Amino acid sequence: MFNFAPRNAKMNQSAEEKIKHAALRVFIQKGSANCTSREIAREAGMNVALVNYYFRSKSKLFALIFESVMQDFLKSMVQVFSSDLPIREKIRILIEREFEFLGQHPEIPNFVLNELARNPEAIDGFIPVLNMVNESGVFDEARKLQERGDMRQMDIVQITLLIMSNCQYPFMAQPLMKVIHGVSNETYKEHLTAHKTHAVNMVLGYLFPNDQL
Amino acid sequence: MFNFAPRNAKMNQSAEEKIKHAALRVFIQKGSANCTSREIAREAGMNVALVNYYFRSKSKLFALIFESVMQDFLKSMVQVFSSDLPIREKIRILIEREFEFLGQHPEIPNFVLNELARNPEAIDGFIPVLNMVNESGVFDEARKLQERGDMRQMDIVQITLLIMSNCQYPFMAQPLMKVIHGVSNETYKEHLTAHKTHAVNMVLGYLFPNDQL
DNA sequence: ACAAATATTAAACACTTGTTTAAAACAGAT
DNA sequence: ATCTGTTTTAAACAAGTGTTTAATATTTGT
Repeated sequence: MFNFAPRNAKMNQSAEEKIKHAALRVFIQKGSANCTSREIAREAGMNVALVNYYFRSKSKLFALIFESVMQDFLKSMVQVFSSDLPIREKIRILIEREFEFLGQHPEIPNFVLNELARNPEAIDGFIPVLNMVNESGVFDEARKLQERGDMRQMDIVQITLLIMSNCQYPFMAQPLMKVIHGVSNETYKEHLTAHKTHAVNMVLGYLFPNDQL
Repeated sequence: MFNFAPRNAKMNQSAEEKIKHAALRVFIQKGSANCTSREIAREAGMNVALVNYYFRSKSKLFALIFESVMQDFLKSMVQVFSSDLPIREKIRILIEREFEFLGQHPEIPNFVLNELARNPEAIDGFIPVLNMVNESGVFDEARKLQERGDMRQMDIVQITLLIMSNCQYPFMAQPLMKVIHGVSNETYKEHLTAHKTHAVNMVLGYLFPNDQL
């Protein structure tokens, strides 16, 4: 996950790699605008000038990082739907993988949605990933299933929304929920694993209303 | 909505008011960290120094704005649950109001969740609103209903998540969905109104599995 | 070992940041 | 008109911003 390939391979980790990893951490935690080049350099244990030596500018570095995050963000969705499992299994596995991924990277949905909403340039570093999704045929297949009457009739956009809402929001809302309900980190994590089951059952139950319980 | 009371009432709108409204717009659009005092002043058509003359500091101004946004953000939830409608109606009306509110303020969920995740000080300006929620007895009542076996047994935290996920995420994800599915602003708005019905039916169907269709 | 290429550094650049200051414009009361 | 307190402004402040430069260290090929 987030495994940048080394270009000038040294024994351990090249400076370029260190900066990329530091940038990933800092950008995700603070956002593209609310962090400094010096902060990234410090996190990587290097000089500020090196950041621009390897990546030309802060915005170029950000575009690089953002694209790789988007890759991971959408990868599992594409992978699962490109498989040849029956549709119900696809959705179940998709949701379960999403919960697993977000359990390890809970800040990513907020990072992505926030950048897309507030930093229009972020969309540039996003176009390549866009093709990945389209070329996967994910949506075409869902449409086919609907034509066979196998699934509740609703627009693909809204099916996407249904799934992603119930996967991503619980992780995005963690700080809000913790303070509203006054729960600790640990108990919220337990709520999240329990919520996975609810998400699967509710979404499947709604998309396939004719299934027996 | 977001109606700041004037303190030194002039004929039109006092400078203090103008700054508050400008700050509201700028903070919500850019976030607390990614905007400048001068930007707020310019948006209000006033001098930079006036911002600090009335509000002491940028962070004090932000705390003020953030608290008022949180008020509106949670108000409808508290209002609906404080009423004496049957539980199903409460949830239905809550979701519908939420969609209506977010239709007019679609940037607010992203604003709130992002600040809570990245700006720890934001929580300070949040505590008063917290009491509002607790004192409303919202959660106590939900628990009572569950004890009567009226509702699917699941933790209040997860019921909250279920409802808020399906209301807020569709608005937060608008930029992502637009670029993934290549739809325009107008068609996405249509998707949102259609999604309201799905959210109501899905959530009610899952929380009350014994209801007839 | 030496020279060329690459990597790294400290320092500087011009610019923006939040905040303060001191002076000016304005209001209302006498 | 004069005084009084309030509101508004332009200018300045130190600190921090992204980026560049020119010098130094390190690696690489011979």
